[in-house]
Amino acid sequence: MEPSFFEKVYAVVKQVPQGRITTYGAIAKYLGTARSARMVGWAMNHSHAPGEFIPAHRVLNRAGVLTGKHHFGGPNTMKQLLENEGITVINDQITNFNKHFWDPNKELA
DNA sequence: TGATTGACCAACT
DNA sequence: CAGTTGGCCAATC
Repeated sequence: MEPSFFEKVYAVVKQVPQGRITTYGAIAKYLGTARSARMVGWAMNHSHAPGEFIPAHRVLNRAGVLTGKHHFGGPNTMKQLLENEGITVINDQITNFNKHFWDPNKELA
C-alpha cells in the first residue's frame, strides 16, 4: 500500500521543526509534484484527523502569507501559534521569511 | 457516476 | 506588466 499524496504531506509537515515554516509549493515539490500545492492545502483541511497533530500553522503559501488561517478556529489563532514559536506575523504575513523558511528539499533531501 | 471544489503555483496570453 | 488558464490528487455534491 503506497502512501497517498496527502499522507506524504502529513509526514513532511510533522517533520517541520518548531519555530520554522515551510510552503505548500516546497512540500509539493518535495513530493515530486510542484503543481499539486492545492492538494497540500487540502490535506491541511483534513489535518484534524484523530490522533494526528499536524502543525498546519507552519505551512504558508510561497509568499509567506497565512493562507487558511480562518481554518484554525479563529482569524488570529494561526498568528498566535506562530508568534508563540518566535515567528513575527504582520498583516497575515511573516517577517524574515527566508530566515524561518524550512525547505524539505534541503533539510530532508 | 460525473462534475465541481479546494488553505496553491507556474506558465501562457 | 497584469490577468487568465491549466494542472495536480482527493473528497464532496
